Amino acid sequence: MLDLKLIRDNPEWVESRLRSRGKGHDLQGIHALEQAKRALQTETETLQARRNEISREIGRLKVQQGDASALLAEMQSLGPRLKSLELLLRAKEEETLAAVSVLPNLPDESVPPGQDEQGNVELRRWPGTSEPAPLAFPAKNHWEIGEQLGILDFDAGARVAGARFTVLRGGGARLNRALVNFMLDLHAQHGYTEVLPPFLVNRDCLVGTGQLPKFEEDLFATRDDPLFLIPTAEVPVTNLVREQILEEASLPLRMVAWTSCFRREAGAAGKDTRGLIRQHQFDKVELVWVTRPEESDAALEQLTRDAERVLEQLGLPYRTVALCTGDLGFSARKTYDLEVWLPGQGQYREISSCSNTGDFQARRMQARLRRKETRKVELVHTLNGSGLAVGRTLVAILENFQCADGCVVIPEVLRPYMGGLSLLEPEKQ
RNA sequence: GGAGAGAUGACCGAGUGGUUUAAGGUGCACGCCUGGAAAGCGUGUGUACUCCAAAAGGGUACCGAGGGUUCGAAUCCCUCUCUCUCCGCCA
Repeated sequence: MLDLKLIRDNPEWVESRLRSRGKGHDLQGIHALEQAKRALQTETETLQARRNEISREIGRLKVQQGDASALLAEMQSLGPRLKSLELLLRAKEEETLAAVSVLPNLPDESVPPGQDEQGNVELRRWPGTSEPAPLAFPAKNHWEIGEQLGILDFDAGARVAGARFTVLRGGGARLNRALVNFMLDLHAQHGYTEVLPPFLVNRDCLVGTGQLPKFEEDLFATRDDPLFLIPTAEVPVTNLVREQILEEASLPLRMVAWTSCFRREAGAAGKDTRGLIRQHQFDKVELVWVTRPEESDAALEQLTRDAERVLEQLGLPYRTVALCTGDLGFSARKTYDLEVWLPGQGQYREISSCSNTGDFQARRMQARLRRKETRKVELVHTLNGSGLAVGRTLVAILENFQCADGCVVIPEVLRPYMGGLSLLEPEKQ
């Protein structure tokens, strides 16, 4: 959520930053709402002060056996007036909050301007600066490889749950688990604390991180309880600090969590319909930082490096892209995407998205820190990034390390997690 | 799922309708005392919003959440959430 005071004091600047995302926003309306709210608040609080004064006085008179009838009479008229004012005030507050909570975060000044993904800026590539050399044979798509190996069963997924669900079998299931364990161990080595959060969350959490109220159609909801399946571990893990006041000395918090993620992909009809790229359910290892405001910029660089390192250890070619203003997610102030090279598709595909949300989520969550020196309270900054999306990593391994005979070489670092296995081979029927 | 007990400030804990603008204690901060420390004594000690040009200083709300009763609610009534204990069921 944006700071109402910032909108009040610097409306032109806020408006121009919002416009850089590609869409105008009605700050006039919010300003009017907020002003009306404050007028109501002043009036209400004046009456409340009077009410409290009268009540105190009546109490005093009662004790002294005095006559309180005049005060009681005043209360007769004041009471109903106050009640209706309080209702109006609350309605206006809710209206203001509703209007502000659908505004996206302001892009950081360092974010490249642009309309859509065309405007994104490539920052670096690994291992070299050129596109990876093509394989010595025609590269297959991961779904072909996976089906031939007998490790990806799309039909079974559809039978059990529907389109965009897949069953992993044998070495595929094990590879998925190996990736999760490898990533968790790597990040733990780099100082992250492992967290296993709930996979279902309440509405407040989703409002806190920004998925609600705007993007409810992207979420799976439960029927009999007010709970949603998490679209990312970012939601439960970031919300660990909701309504908390953290001691400055305890920051930064750095957490890593494996979860399955559940997305309805409502707006993605027709996109990536084959294969594992876009599923309703997938595993992801997520990195979350909670920092002091002045250190979040540096934290984003570090977090992104921590994600890049996973790809490097696996030997997967990738590039790092700075999202432009028009391509930023709702809560993000600045985002780096990591895109892995997929030979089967002949293109880079997103495998990680690392964002600094500044105080945007913190304000929604009321997550704060207490300064050591001044004992003052202020909002923390929150960051999150995939480290990495496990399903897409599995795709990248199949496509990058495929052999002409249909086998797939398992990256060295994963072999300890695969019982020493170094090669996935087609099932002998 | 059933029965019972709870939820009060950083923490413990008093408070069953009006001098409670939340007692008292612990902790923390500062000061006094001391050669230094401890003890002792004193002072202070939440969050959010808002008023004021700003500062100083006010005001309002918040005793798990939401409703209700009342001139007035931490306190009485209703609903819900969570915690604990016992029982049942269960990975």
